[in-house]
Amino acid sequence: MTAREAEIGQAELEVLQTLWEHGPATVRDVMNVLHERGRQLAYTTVLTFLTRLEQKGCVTSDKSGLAYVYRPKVTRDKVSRSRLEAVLDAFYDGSPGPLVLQLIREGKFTNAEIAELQEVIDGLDAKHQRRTRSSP
Amino acid sequence: MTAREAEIGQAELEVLQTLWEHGPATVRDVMNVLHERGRQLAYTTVLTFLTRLEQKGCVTSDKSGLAYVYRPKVTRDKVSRSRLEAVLDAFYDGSPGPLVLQLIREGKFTNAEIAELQEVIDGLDAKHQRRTRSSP
DNA sequence: AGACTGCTACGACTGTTGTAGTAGGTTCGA
DNA sequence: TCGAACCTACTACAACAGTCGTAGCAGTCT
Repeated sequence: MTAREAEIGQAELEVLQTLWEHGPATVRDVMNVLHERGRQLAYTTVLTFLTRLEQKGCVTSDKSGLAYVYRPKVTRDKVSRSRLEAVLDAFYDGSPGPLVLQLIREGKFTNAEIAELQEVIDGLDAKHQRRTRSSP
Repeated sequence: MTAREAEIGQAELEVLQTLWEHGPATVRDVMNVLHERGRQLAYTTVLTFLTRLEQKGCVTSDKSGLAYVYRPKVTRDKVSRSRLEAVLDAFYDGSPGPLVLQLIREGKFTNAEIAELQEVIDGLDAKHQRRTRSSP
């Protein structure tokens, strides 16, 4: 595939997250954000992660001013999807049904979310076929 | 830290999975199962994984007969939960709502699952409080 | 020009994961 | 009783992840 999916490490991911959240940034920018979050990392450590992420095809860099500016090349969505799929494959037989059911049964949903769920499911239901109206 | 929750690796997980699926087993048992699945690993490799899993507190062993019998000490549920939570924390702000919505929107659910979803959600709804509906 | 300051390249070290070989003990069948 | 078969303990090693330090270059301030 296009991007080297050679596993983004935990710490590397944190760096990538700050790019997703704050847009293009220099090494120092990223470091500052991490520091604000209480994540103390040396400048060179952040640099290493960004370099490695670039090697893996997850970010690009361009030198417009004094320092290189890094920007994400893979979307957060893409990565979250593949992470989720890994869990799904390993523990839920690859299908989201049981997972969703489990999550819902455990509660922890706000009323707003429940309402939205109902809405979305009703939509699905209608699209698939009418359950309530009998005609198998 | 006390309990070394030091991350179960991918390959280690495969071994743990066979214990969850097939119950207590010796090194050879596990190896055979893996071989049947097309996963060729040396006997000693499997042994290494089981030993490491034991060090991490994920399995226990007891020598009843000729060889040690290993059995899982952590439940599949526990591990799947913590894996899922990691994804949730990293990508969905720790709350399952958006994840579930996304999964549902993407479809890939059978009619049976949809029906079950509706049921479960109706239950939730009732338990929480009456939003729009007024009587069951 | 000299002293600073900030940036990148490169290397280094530690711990973990994936994978396996070897050495030496135990058991069982002939 | 002897050897084949099997078992565990220990060691090894490459790749990768996490973490920095140092050295050298480029622009800036005075």
